Amino acid sequence: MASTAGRPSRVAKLPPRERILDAAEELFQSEGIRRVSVQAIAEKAATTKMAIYRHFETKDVLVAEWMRIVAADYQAAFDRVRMEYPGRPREQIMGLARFIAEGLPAISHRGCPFINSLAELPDRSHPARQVIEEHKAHQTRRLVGLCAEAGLPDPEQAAAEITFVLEGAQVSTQNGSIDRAGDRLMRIVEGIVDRHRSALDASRPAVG
Amino acid sequence: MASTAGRPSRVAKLPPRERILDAAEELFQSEGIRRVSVQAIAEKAATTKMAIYRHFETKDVLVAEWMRIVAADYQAAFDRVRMEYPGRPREQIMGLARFIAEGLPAISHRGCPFINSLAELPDRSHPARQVIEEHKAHQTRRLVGLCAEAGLPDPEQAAAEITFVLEGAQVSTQNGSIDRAGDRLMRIVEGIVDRHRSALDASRPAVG
DNA sequence: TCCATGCGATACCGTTCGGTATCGTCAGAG
DNA sequence: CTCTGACGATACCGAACGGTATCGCATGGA
Repeated sequence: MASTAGRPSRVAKLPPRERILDAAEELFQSEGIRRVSVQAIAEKAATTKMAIYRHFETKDVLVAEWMRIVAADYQAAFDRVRMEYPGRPREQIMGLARFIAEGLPAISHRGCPFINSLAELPDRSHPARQVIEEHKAHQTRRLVGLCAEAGLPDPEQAAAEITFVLEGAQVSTQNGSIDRAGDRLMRIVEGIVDRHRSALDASRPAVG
Repeated sequence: MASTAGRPSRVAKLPPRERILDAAEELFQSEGIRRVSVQAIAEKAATTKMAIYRHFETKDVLVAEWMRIVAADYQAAFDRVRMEYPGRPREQIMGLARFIAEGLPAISHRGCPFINSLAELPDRSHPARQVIEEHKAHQTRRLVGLCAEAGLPDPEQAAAEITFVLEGAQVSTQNGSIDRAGDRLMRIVEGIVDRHRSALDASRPAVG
């Protein structure tokens, strides 16, 4: 397979750094962090170990960079959902749940990258862990705000309930204990929002 | 402790196999599976690598055996809860939730061993994975039965909701995104049971 | 044209790990 | 007492890994 080297007119090649991150993303997600060697990432990125270490000081730094990208993607999805239903926090919450529910089949073999990475990196000082915890805290803050916007009487409790259910749906999908987890998840979140709706003030302007 | 008298110079020593399993349990839980070497287990068990390989063919077999023990402990706790409230499935469900909630502080640093091991063993053919999936399936079956006993109109859905919430509480505790997760968990499960129960007592929505 | 620079390839280093081989010892069964 | 089998200790092996050093080449700017 190495015989195609030297051809400059290959498929429009991304710069090595992008290829490395793409390859790392794919391998880390499917195989796990510690099971993927730098050598394997280099091969999948059609480059070499040396090139990787030219762009990332250590493997841990590369892992943290990958986590940052995953977190950014997630935040972008959150933003997209918010913009899709402006001023309608209830629909925003349901959109977020739908985003997770639709992603369940894709992670059925391997689970959520955040949950998995947390398990694979018990060292709290690992750079990737700070990214994860920061992201999770940020996400919780946003969800609490969303529940408050929706007029739920106890936004923290509602956000906790939604968070538990979203996370639980992912791990239960991973271990295969619950079938049709996506449908069930949607029904559950719907129930959570509906249950608090009686206290909802219909005349509530959107927060700018 | 009196059976092995004669040389009380040391702490009453269990047979090597027990010591190995105890040490493995402690290390796997606190450090993770792949980060713990067989050598480290041997040292903590006050024995040697060779002794470990005399009792377990490979490290993977030892991991699976540990998983089996954890699953058995969990099942025992389930049984204890059931016997504590005979004929009262609602209290049994709450007892199960309390068992999880009370265990949250203990796993705040490292998470649930099942979830973590699932992340650390992406290979579906790993012997420990079969133990996990079997255990989770068994647990789900029991929970569905419990919900059915409690007369909930949709036991599968109720069990899924409870499972999601229990699992989610554990991962959220691990990543520190939700505070007072134990209290919140109890309130949520209480709400789930009450809600399904009122749907049983009367066909109209009861929560106001 | 020349040179700096990024890149691919390869060889290498030190460490760790799973797993094995060997040997001396000690306790208990006959 | 002797035999047997489990145990502890140690040394070792081969593989894999993270990370480094070095060299040759292609490219692009001056």
